[in-house]
Amino acid sequence: MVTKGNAFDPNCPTRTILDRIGDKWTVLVVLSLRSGPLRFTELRDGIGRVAPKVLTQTLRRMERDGLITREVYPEIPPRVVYTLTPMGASLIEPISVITDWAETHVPAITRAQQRYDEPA
Amino acid sequence: MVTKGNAFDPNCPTRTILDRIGDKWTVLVVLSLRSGPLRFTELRDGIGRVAPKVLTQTLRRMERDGLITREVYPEIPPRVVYTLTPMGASLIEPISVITDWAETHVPAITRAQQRYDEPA
DNA sequence: CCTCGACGGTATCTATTGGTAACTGGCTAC
DNA sequence: GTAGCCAGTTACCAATAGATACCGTCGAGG
Repeated sequence: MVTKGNAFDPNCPTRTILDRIGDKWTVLVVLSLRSGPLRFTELRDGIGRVAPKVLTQTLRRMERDGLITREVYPEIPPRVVYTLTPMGASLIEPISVITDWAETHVPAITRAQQRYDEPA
Repeated sequence: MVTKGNAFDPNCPTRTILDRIGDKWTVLVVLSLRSGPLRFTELRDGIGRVAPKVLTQTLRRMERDGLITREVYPEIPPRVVYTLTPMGASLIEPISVITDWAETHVPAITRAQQRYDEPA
């Protein structure tokens, strides 16, 4: 009943990572940084409507997890640059497997939902 | 700045699917049903502590998405059996790509977190 | 007749999270 | 002087996740 030994353990670290992947913004940050470092506002503008508070939270968590680095240039006006670490970059592959699956199955899922909702 | 044309669109269906993947329980239900259909209580007991309400929500959503089927046998006591659809089963592959990545990088992430938390 | 337990859930409440709107500080340009 | 830029922070609110308790139906046991 267990995948690789611990997927069903509530304290399983793998689950924590799944939470990150599932996090709406983390994935978008990774994809945004694919092609190079970006500043805070560049990320904010590139990703759709994201509240600065939420973006900050996401970035701090990703920095803590070692997925990105945060470099502060104490200039005026301030400049903060976010860069994918090698580990962060290695996430692109798994993410695209998921998004490929998603894009392949979107039509089927939409159809299933319509069938489910119809009788109501 | 866009992955495959729409990953950054808030209404993008791919994002909806990512939310499902990221959902703590959906993944565990898929993995639980890998080896065959299960009843509600079997799922509840197999997956760690999950509130019945939350499990019900998860299962309904997955049924709506066409990932599982729900068969009700109006016996006494009632019997409800959940089964992976082919589409649901096809999720196992992408999921294991993610969990493989996660398990590979758990040590590095843990180390990164410790380094981040230490100075405080 | 009365209670008990199995099953597959609801009902109700609280805690956590996601999100909005407004504000900060230092400096520069108008 | 005041308006704006950057990179956030703070105060606040709404939606969601989750824990706990309860429900109805039925047969078994006393």
